[in-house]
Amino acid sequence: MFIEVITSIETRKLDKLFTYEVPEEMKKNIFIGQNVTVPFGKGNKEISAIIINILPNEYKPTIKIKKVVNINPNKTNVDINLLNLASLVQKKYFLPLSSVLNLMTIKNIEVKNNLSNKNIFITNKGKEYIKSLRQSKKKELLEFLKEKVSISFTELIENNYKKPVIVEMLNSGILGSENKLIIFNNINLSLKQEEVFNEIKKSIQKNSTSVFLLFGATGSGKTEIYFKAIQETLKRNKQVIVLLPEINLTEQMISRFETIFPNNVVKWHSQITAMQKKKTREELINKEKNILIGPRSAIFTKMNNIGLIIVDEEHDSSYYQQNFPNYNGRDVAIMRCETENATLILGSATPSVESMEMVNQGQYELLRLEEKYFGQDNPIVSIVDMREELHKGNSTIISDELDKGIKKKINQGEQILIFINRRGYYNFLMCRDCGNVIKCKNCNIPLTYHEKNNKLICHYCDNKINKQEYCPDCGSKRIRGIGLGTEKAVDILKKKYPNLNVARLDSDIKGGNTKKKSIIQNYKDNKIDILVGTQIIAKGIDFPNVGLVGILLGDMSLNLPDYRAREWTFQILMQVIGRTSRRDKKGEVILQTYHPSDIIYSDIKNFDYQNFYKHELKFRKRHYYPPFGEIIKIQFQGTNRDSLIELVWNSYNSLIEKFQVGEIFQPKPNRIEKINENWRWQIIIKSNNKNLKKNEMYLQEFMEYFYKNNKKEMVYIERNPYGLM
DNA sequence: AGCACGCCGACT
DNA sequence: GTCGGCGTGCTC
Repeated sequence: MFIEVITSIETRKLDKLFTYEVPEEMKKNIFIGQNVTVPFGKGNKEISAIIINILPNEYKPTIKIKKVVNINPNKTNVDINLLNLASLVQKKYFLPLSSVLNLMTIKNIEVKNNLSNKNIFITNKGKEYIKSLRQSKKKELLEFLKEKVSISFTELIENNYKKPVIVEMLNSGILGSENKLIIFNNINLSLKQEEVFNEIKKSIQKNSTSVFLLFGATGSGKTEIYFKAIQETLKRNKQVIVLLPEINLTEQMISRFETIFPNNVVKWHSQITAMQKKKTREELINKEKNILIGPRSAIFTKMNNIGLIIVDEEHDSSYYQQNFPNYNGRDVAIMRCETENATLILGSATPSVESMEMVNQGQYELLRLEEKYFGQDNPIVSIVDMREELHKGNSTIISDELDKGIKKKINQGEQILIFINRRGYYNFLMCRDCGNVIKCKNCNIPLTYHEKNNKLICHYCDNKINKQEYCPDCGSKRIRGIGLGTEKAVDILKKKYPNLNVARLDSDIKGGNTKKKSIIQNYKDNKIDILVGTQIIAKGIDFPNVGLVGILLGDMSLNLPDYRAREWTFQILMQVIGRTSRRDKKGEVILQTYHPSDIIYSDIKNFDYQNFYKHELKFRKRHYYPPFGEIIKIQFQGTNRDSLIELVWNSYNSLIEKFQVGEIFQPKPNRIEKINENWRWQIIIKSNNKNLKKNEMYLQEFMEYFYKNNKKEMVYIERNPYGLM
């Protein structure tokens, strides 16, 4: 018996099938997807490999064949569905099959065997034991438990009983623990939620692949829909994968799921022992645990029988893996649903432009949860024209209106949140008088200022123009870069409001999570009047007493050199705005910008999502940006600069014959040309959807040709990468 | 990726 | 004379 395998070594040169012979005694355990150990290379080093084919009995080897050493029942196998998925992912992202298979087989899962899902009760032995105790905290705890049938561990901790004491008594048999009961009916849905859930339920019952875009603001009840959909899936004896953005994978989030589904949740993690990994994998495969929660990489986990996949905050950029092997977890989730006939829920308060277009095309079904942002409760958003401020003689970063707003809200006993989008670390030049930012005439992407040659450069097509002395729109000489960060803003605010407590929250805060948590707690406790922050303050955290949100540079991210710049700006500003206006009080937002006439601001002010998507899709369509086309980056790397450049240009010259005019841009060095002895150059391709299939084929051929003829240089292909540099 | 084979410089 | 530099080539 002969089989063909893919080794676990992630190299393009080895990304092909190798044939091995199966010893007689192993034959009965051979199937496609099995993980085996084989001798490899001159030293017959034992490596693991995945069986891809079983060769027909007639097969006669023509080359020397080695024998399989072992079958690895302890390592993850893949099944046919996963193998199909691997092949789809490999083709879509131009990856070696081995690296995709490794995503599926090498993983770290953590199961929480902690007490938080348990109920604690007092045993008969414990009841006897009480009598021997004098009055103490311990006795108090036991008396307390004697009154109840059982009580959840978490509640005990909340009542200030200490964990070590409880653990000790559990070990000595004075206390006992039991799993919390699975209560399937404790989720009450509103009428609207019920309506939405029924659509999803139908799909889960049909076992058919359907994709739902669940569109609902924070607090509109998406999570309850997730819970109900998970229950429905579990009832049908199927399993669930929940993908969360990295930032949302917090203990609180996990424990919300654990409370509803005790002892059924497995969390994806990065640091964990091999034993635990093995155990957890088995639990998923044997259906002892049926819900997997994790970041993008969790989408590749082998499960027994998937019925539902949930991608929360589907627009989030953390679903894209920026380093090799590049892939988008949201898009892989779609492929996985297809290979497993599962239902997919993409949830978001600000869906991606791509997903919205899929709804328009009838590929996804839109489910809309009302109503916070569509009714009367919207915060009042004022757009402040910073050019106007300058003309009035106020050259600071705080507009008069923001100043008044801060004073008013502080007097009313409310708190202020100041947001700065620091994603704008690129140098762009803006006219301070009219707000004009010079864009590339081909790509309609803001040009980036490069100081060393004093030029404005397009990061897509490499179009270069000289730095202008005067604004081409209004003739003003006040063209300059805008630089402002959280720290500077805090200094300015402290000086301006010496009596107020101003604090900062961003990813640069030293002291890690504890420090950040304490800042958040202090703000919640009203010990901080003004909190200045970046993205962190926009996502997830609930601040009940925020009366005013100030957005200092509402246009910073608008000028990033990326086709998604407008989408990001809209999403992040909508999220920040959502930090105010909680139920009883009407919140206020002051949004400062140099481009007040940009349509994006009226869409934000009016909460007009429809109009935003309409305009954005028009722009994307006109320039063949996703979802109407794709940006593909061919990344070259090598240790010798001259030979790399020669190779890049040779590659370009051979590719140029294949691509349509305007699709392939000239080679250029990366923004940081050299990293760790590696020189980096790139070629950008912009492909219309119509030509995409054909172009993918050319690129596939190019990859094969490249690796046949080059030993030292490397080439990677990325689809719609973030931040072209 | 790793490992062996192979053909040239300064060392016990 | 030999130890070892890393260039080149192969891995069922």
